[in-house]
Amino acid sequence: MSASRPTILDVASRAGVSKSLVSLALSGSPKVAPKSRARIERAAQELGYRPNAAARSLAAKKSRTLGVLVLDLHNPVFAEILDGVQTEVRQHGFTTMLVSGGEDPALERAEIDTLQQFQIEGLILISHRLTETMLRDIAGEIPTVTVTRDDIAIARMDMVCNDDVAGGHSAVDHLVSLGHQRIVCLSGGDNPVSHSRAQGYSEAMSEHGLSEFAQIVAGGLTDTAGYRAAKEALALSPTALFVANDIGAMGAIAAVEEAGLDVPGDISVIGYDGIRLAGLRSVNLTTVAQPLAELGRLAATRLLERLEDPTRPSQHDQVSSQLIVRGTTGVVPASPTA
Amino acid sequence: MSASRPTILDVASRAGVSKSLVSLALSGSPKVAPKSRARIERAAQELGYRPNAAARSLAAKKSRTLGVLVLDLHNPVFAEILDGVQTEVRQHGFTTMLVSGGEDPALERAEIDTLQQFQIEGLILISHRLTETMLRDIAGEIPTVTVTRDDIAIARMDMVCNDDVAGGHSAVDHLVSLGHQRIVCLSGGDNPVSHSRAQGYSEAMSEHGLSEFAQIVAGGLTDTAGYRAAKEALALSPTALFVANDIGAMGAIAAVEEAGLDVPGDISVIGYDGIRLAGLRSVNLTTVAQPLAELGRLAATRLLERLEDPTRPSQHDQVSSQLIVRGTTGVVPASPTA
DNA sequence: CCCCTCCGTTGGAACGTTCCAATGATTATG
DNA sequence: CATAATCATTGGAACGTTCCAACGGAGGGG
Repeated sequence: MSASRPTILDVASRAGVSKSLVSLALSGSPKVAPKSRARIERAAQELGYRPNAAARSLAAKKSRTLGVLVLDLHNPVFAEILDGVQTEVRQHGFTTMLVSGGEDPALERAEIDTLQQFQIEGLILISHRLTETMLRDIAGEIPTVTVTRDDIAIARMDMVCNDDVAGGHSAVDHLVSLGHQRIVCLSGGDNPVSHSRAQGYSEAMSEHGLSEFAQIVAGGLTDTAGYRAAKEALALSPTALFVANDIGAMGAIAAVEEAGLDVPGDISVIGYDGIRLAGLRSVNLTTVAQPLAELGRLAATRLLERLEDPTRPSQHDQVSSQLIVRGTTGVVPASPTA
Repeated sequence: MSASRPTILDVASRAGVSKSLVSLALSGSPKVAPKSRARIERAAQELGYRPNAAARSLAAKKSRTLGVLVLDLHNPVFAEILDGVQTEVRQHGFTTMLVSGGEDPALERAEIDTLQQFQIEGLILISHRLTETMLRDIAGEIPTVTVTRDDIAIARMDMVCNDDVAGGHSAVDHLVSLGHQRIVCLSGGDNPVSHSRAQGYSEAMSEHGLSEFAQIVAGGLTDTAGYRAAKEALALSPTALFVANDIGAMGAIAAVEEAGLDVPGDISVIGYDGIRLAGLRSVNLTTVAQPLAELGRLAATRLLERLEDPTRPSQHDQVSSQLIVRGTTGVVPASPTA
């Protein structure tokens, strides 16, 4: 039959001061006498007082909470970006509320709605699916920064991205340097990131005079999508596959091996993202690595800056990825497969 | 210069009714006249009204929000359990707040503190690291259910677990049926789940008369931990490794292959969890699969039930895992490695 | 010794909602 | 036709906090 949670008034009466002073002391105001502060802190401690975030955010009109939307918790790439976000956000005394969307824009919109009900002060969208209209609505209501999406520019909304076009280039460059020509791109589907990566691929292919071999197979960002796309791509008898993300690449490798072909003996596979998992020796995937934690950290920084000055002009940060050569790419086989 | 978010009063005046009636209508009370309800809904719609969760939870003294703590977002096993939690929770009109802990109990405690400030009504702890004292404190304050941890029984706290001892058994049974004797267990470190799995291993080994070969190498639940433990285990010249979780098993395979040995030609590896990733053909891991989504769904159900009746006796659900034979286990090689 | 300043402290209003007791309007009952 | 019962609606209190204007007391300057 424990009484309900102690409030600031309980602390006040126990410390023999007013609720206002407790509020002041607990928020670290400098104008509280050291003696009172000590008494208040002790009282709070003894009672196991924990502030009520709801009341606080109601009264202060600010929640000190940021919302984060990620595409898909199953893909470790988001966990790694989140690490960066969390670290930065915590240092500034903010909390984070995490939701995950999925393929459906409407569902993502609903998730953000929930976030907004909690009076989040800002929003980080990591690889979202929202339509432009939705995005405009949201960015109009609340400071927003998008991560890995730079196709929609909106005033007062910041973007932090990896240079995916350049990343696509470097994947192709690497494969070409190994003698590959029949390089097929398994795209990540109809989203900005995948478009940029595919665009980098196309550009690089024509720069290398390989336009005639340039082929893009529509896929997705999941393991099974990579698997299916690879199955389809095999009909084109490629010597190398550039897959839009690491998890998809793992699926693609499965498809290749299942067809009785060796990676990289018969077909080289290169992924994109640079998730830790790809570095595991049993996976050992060659990949275009984004600085994932840095991406997250930067997004958080920009958002916090915008909270300070909501009207400042949009910032567009671009980080660059780095090729990591591991075991799934090798020199082109003597004669083409098939 | 947009005015601040519309409140229930704005909706009320636009619909020409009192705030109370708006509140009633929006919460779906049956005693609102259909005509008023329509007017109110239209007004809310037009204004883009979104309830303020802070105010709501303050007034109603309930937040309709559950807290979820997971060990490590990098491990996809948690994403899969979360799927189950989310589905169930949503159906009951609750929202979920997610935080991730880590190796440090104190940090986990702090995360839960944050959760509590948001007035969560219940707590789901998935594979936590809290000490018994902390856990008791928490469970005393708030309805709690633990997932994959059943070593600490606390009144009014529910537990949902997989039968990990049985799971350990079935892993060993499978390996023994393939002729293995020198089976080494790479434990997941000092936590209840790993203990149970190791216990199942030990029991099964002695049941099969293989006690003399039973060896447990201390590891952890991450890929690198599995990698390191496997390196160490190789000195024991095993023919098979039972690894405490799938991600760890992937690390272990890497170590084995790096040592120039073949999986399963020289050494068989079996994991535990049944994450989707393990099913990928390029991974193709034999594993003891837990019904992950079901675990999450059950946890949510039990928690919601307890919210209805906080004093009901503790429930302890146990689901059972299922062996999935894939490509990383095979018959024991003719002569032992070494 | 008085007044001013400054510091530490205080009570009250406000935040946006829910809930309750009370109201007025309408319909049913005797 | 009066009264009871039902129905839809309402105003006000409450939730736990922050913020502001105002307060009293201590100390310093004139």
